[in-house]
Amino acid sequence: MPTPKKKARPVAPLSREAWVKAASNLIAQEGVKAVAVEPLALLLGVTKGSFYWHFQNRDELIHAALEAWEQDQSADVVSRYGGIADPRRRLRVLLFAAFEDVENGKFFAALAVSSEDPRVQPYLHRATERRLAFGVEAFRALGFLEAEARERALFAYAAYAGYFQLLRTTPEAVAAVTDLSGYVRRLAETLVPARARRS
Amino acid sequence: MPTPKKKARPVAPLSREAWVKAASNLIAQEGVKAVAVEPLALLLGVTKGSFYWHFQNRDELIHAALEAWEQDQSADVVSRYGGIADPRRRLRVLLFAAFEDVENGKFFAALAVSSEDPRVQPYLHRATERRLAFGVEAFRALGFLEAEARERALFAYAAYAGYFQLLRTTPEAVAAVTDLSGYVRRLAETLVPARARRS
DNA sequence: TGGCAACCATACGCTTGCGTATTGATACGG
DNA sequence: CCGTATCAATACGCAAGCGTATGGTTGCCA
Repeated sequence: MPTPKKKARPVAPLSREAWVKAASNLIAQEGVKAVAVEPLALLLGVTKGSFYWHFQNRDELIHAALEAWEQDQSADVVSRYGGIADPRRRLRVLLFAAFEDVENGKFFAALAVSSEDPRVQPYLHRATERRLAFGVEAFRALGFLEAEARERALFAYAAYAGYFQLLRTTPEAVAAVTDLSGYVRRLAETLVPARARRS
Repeated sequence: MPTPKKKARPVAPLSREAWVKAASNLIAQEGVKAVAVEPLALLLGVTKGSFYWHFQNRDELIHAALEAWEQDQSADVVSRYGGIADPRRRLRVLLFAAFEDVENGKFFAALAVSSEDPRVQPYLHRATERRLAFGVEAFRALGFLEAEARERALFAYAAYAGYFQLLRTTPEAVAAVTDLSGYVRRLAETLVPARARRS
């Protein structure tokens, strides 16, 4: 018997990141309101005492989780797809990549669930603005006027948001469509003309 | 001074329907979780005592509100658009009507927000199933095979759901697109071919 | 005018969750 | 070996909400 003490620590001491990660999972599954300190502590096998050592309060944890997501976002989108010169190809690659990143899509849908929460609104707004602006610019580069570029970008974004909303709320309905790539291909072909054109 | 009593009743006694309506509004704005008895009573100018006279408990109110919505749904969709014989026209009319019914769209988006709630899931599932089935059948009538009909129906439904989700979470982004009918027209033209075809 | 039914107020107990305070337990450097 | 920093348990006070119990007020009707 090495250390037959009264109550062994949960193996390893908990890091701040562990709390943030657990909170992110909870947000992705049940929204921000589900991030409650005591249940979360129970889930992690500790008590509130631990939490309030790592964080000032519940808000700090929530912001940390949202912040982490936003960091990923910016890193991905801007750097990865901004480099593709041809706007036609840039859009297609972005569309396919967006639908393939299921994790991110689900988290986004979860944020939409908590859109009333004043804490998430800034993050949601920034993400939407960034993504839409990215799309608008690409469509403008394809030769569309501002108005039509906006419309097409919104269309694409709505298709994206709607897909992951449905995947969240009624996965069975989505599962009936076996070929996701066909779905995305249709979206791309609708919005991105095969040849350049001017309006 | 007709009736200068101590404390006038809120003019008229509250009907059960008044509670349901207020609850529906709350759901549409802040989701099911926001339907709390005491705040709602405060809003209506009465106290809990009134509520628990009209309803067994909170669940009964929530179900009543969801039930009312489902009734409207079934009535509208099936009867109004089922009568149009030409599937091409049926689909186009349905699409335009769906996007124009902002109230219903907002309520649907609000239900998606509360999709984790076991109370709303059945209603959400039934609505989705009904609508998708309606779309699939119309596309099949246009000559598409089952698989492609499903894909197109899902596409249309996702565009619908996504649009109202964005309208809910980030209305500014949607407001930038002034011409909604262009959006819907594009959707219709993408999905509904001008002429019949076989696959 | 007495009584009953509809409608509502008040007061209470219970649970969940936040945040604080205080006190342990462990590890590690001097 | 001791002290300090790190991490966690326990106990407490507080607020919001649900649901119950009980009593009060109004209107109508016999």
